[in-house]
Formats: sequence, structure tokens, C-alpha cells
Amino acid sequence: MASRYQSLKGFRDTLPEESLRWQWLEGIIRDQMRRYGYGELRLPLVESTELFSRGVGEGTDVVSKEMYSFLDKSDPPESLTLRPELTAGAVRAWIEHEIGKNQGLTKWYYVGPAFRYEQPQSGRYRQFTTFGIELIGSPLPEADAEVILAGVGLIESLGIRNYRLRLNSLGMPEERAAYRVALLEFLNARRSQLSQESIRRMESNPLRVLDSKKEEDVAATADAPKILDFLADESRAHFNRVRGLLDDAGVQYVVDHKLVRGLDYYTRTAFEFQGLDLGAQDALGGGGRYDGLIEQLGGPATPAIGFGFGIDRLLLAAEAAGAIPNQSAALDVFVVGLGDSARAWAVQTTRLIRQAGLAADCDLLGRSMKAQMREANRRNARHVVIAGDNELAAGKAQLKDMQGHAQQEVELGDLLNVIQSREEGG
RNA sequence: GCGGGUGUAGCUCAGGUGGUUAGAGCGCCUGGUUGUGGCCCAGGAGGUCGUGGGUUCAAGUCCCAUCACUCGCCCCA
Repeated sequence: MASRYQSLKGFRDTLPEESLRWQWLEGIIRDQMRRYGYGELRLPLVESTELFSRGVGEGTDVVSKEMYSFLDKSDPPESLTLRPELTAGAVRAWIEHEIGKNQGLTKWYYVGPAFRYEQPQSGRYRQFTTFGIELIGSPLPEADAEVILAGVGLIESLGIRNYRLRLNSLGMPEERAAYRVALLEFLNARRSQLSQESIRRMESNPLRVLDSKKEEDVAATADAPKILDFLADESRAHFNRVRGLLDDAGVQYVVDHKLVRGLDYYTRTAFEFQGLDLGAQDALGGGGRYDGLIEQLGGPATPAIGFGFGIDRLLLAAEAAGAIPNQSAALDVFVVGLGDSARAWAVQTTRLIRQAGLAADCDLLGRSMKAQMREANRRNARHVVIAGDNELAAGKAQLKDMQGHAQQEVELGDLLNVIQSREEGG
């Protein structure tokens, strides 16, 4: 409050205590990805603006009003954008490095920040952290199932139980175009019952009217035509196969024909994981198939499917589920030195203990013994080593067990060995 | 971009109808043990009451503006 500078709206600091929670979550993600066979992709935070406007879609909210774009200092200036999502960058990298020529199937994952200029609220920030996977090269429903199952696996291993998996098929472009015509016809007939927002959306992206939370829209679209009825045999068979694979895996899901994703590139399978303990921003993650995107960005026509999760929201959901373990950065040893030369000795001894692989610390504020003991306690130190100048002259120090209060005198030469055997013992 | 709520100590919050030295709990510091933590006791530091303006003899309290945070719409992660 007294500080002159504050973090920007929608941007946050993560302090060390909170970072432990992030590390916990990221550890689970990395372990999952190792088991599922995905390699980590690290992408630039900034890409050319055109990559996103072409890849994500001009008409999407993300591109039309939420991007952090700016001109750089080159001549002529180039328009760059802080990535609002990572799929476009991943696809760009895949094309750029000609990955398809070396392997039939690519399995990538990534974790990192993305940026969107939006009004922040619960679970929504201008800088948020995404975890996503991309499975590139397979048109088969088995690939869809693998990706969805990876999402289920992650959510469950985070201890999140109160969630819902929604599934839909958006069809191929020609199927969607036919549906769009039918839907527009239906909506036009009920124009007067729709909200202003939805009427506006009929122009830009009529499918998204189905997604509205406004009561009048929900009522007006209750009997809207379903896209699933517009699927040709191949898309229908694909969808049914995906469902069958999920059924075989015992995964619970609901088919929701109103599930429409906000990004233009999806084809056929679309899905979303909804966190039931979250606020209005309840999409834990979502994704789908994007068979046309790679070609659209100048690569070889290649089918692909992926998802993106919001780590911020996963954390909120895991917390609501009480699944986040209590973690403390416990100290193995705190070294208390009393007197001038003993303080110098404490610095050296702390270093030796650290070099032996244990977590050790000593006082750096010139504090009294009592204050140092308090610090040791506050830091959850298992052991405390105490020595004064006279003791050191005699070649000895006190080793105290902070749980059992027991204290013993130890020869300086034996100190490290004694501590190590105690730490191993428990 | 549009609505609702909230801004008082590091944190969580009290402070009827304006009245003088602005409080509590937790945390922090010191002491009670001239070299021993946690519990307890005593003491202490720490606040331009978000900011600016206005009304008034007098504003944390009333009015206006503004900023920030927060929740929701929209959209998504």
C-alpha cells in the first residue's frame, strides 16, 4: 500500500510459500508426461502477430480484442504478440523444424505463461499459466482418446474429484457450415427472444450463442438443432469410437451438443473439463482436434489433437478438494555460534553440512542465542549445533535434537558423521 | 467494454446516529533463563484510516471524484 509500484492488473507475484504448491503440481505434470511418453517443448513467449491471427482465427475474441500486441524496433516495424495460447506456437515449431519428416507421430507437452488482455476475476488473470499437450500426426479416434485420458489422468492424480468432462463433435468444416446455416435459420426465427449479445454473435460466430449463460438465450436455444445430427458417417463413426474408448476406460462424461470452443481451429472432437468447485471461470482445461490448422499455417496437411489446462485453476480446484499436501521447507540443521570466532566457525560448519547434502543455515543477523534458537524452531530445524568460543577451543560442540530436546556433546571432527547418521536414522 | 462488493497495522478484521491519544487477534522484536526453541508471562515497534477534493467548529465515519482489489456479464485456461 505504501509501495509506489504495484504489479499490473491481472499479473501476480508468486511468493516462495506459494511456489511450493506450484512445484507440487508441476512435479505431477512432469511425472505424468514421462509416463505418457510426451517430450517437453519450450517455446518463445513472443511470436509474430500474424501467427495468432491466422492460427487462432480473426473472428475470435482472443484475437480481436485480447492480444498484447506491439510494434518492435525493426525497420520496418514488425507486429509481435505475447502468446495468448500455445498451440499456434507449437504448430509453428513443428512445421519449422520439419518434425513430420522424421517421425510419424509427435507427442509434445509444455508448461508456461500465456497472456490475454481481459478483465480479471476469480480464476482469470492477464498472465496465466498453461499446461498443454499436442499429439500430431494421427487422425484416429484412438489418438483423441489418449489425449482425453491424459487429461483425466492428470485431474485424478491431482486429487480433483468434483469435475465434469463434456464432450462434443464440431464436425469437419463442410459439416459445420451446413449446421451453421440450419442454426442461423433457427436463431433468426427467435431473434426477439435472444439477448443483445447473442444477436451480435449471430454475425460473428453463431455457434457460440449456444454457449451463452443468459437465461433468455438458454431458453431460446433449448430446441436448437444439434450439430451431431449434421455429421456425416465418417465423423459420426469417429465420435462414436472415441466415446467407446472412453466407456471402456470407465471414464464418465456427458455429451453436450452445446459445447462450443472459442477458437476457430477445432474439428470433430471437442472437450472441456469443468471444475465444479470453481467460480464462473470453471473450465479447468479443454481442447480438441485440429486437423486443418497445420496446413493452414503453411505446413503439410496433418491431423492433430491437443488440450490446454489452466494451472491456476487446477490449483484452485485441488485446493478446494483439499488435495494439496502441506509442505514446509524444513531445515536439517541450524548452526548457532556464540561469540565472534564461533560465528565465523558457524559459517564454515554450515557450508560443510550443506556440501554433505543437508539443508543447513545459521544466523546472519548477529542475533542473541535465544533469537537464534527461535529462528531454528521457526524454520523447523531437526537439529541444532551450538558452540561458543571456549567450547570450540576445546574442540567440541553441542548437538541438540529439536524434537526430543536431547543434547549431546560431540567432538568437532565427528560432528558431520553424527549428524548424518542421525538424519538417516530418522 | 458493462454491472455489484470491498479498501483501517505485515496478515485477518473491529471501529451504532461525525467528537478530540484509532483498537483486537495472529505475526514480528526485546526481556523473564549472564549459552538453549516450542507453552506461558511482561513490555515494545509498526497505521498519510487507498488517493484527491468537498461539507463541518470537528471526518476512519457524510458527499463527489479517482485508483486498486474482488465477484459477475462477456470470453476462456
